[in-house]
Amino acid sequence: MESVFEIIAEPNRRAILSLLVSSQQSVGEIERQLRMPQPTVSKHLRVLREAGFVESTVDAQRRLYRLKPEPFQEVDAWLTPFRRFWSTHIDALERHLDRMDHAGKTAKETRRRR
Amino acid sequence: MESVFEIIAEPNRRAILSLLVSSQQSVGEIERQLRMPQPTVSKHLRVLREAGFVESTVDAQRRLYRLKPEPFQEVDAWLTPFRRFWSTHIDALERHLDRMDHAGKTAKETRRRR
DNA sequence: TCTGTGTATACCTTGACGCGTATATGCTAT
DNA sequence: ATAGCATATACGCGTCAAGGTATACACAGA
Repeated sequence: MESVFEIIAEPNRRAILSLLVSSQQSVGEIERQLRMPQPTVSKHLRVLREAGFVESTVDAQRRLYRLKPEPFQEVDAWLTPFRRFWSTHIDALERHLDRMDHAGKTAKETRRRR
Repeated sequence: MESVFEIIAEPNRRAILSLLVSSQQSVGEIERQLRMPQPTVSKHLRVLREAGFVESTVDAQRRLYRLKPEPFQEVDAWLTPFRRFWSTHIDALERHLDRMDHAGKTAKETRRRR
């Protein structure tokens, strides 16, 4: 389990991460919402913790897990060179569509450049 | 091999994708640059092609592979909710640092919001 | 201290995937 | 037609990670 990419390759782990976006959750809450056996949840949380995706604090018998940003930023950084590439593709597509129906009013302004 | 995340979990595949950012490449060129046995390259390219990361055109006996944007955009879309989360964290960190050394001159302007 | 609740870990089994080797397919040029 | 290069596929093997079940650990309340 070397890279952040292997971590997020697992669907259950992505489900856990998505849950934690809204707020921190205890193991039991994750278990119930995802209908996943408790050992499975704990094991995935261990992997996520060791990879830096989450951290936990103790609240009596419960452990509250919350997200940590760094690994996500790493994924984002990996995308950077490809982003440059695909935005030029989209630009070309848009120019094409602009020529097709020359309404000239596309969603260009919503696009983010660079 | 369901999701795009499983595809990019493999280091050699990421290496191939990185190579293709600069320009399209033949199997042999990839093989040589990455010092990877040819069947390995072909097999990874097959996976990448079936997942929509690349497409190929025939050039005599060679096949030229190039990137396709859609799967990358899918990864980017997955990041979106987490991006919202981590940017608030970074803002908090910056405010903290601003208070520490009150030089007031941080890299705020280079940050991208929302 | 005993009981219950919440969470972590151990052990085993299974299946998937990546690799290497060998071979097949396809195209080119002579 | 044949030889040679470029690429794809088939097969067997080893590894590793995910799941299930059982159990251990930790803390709280009576």
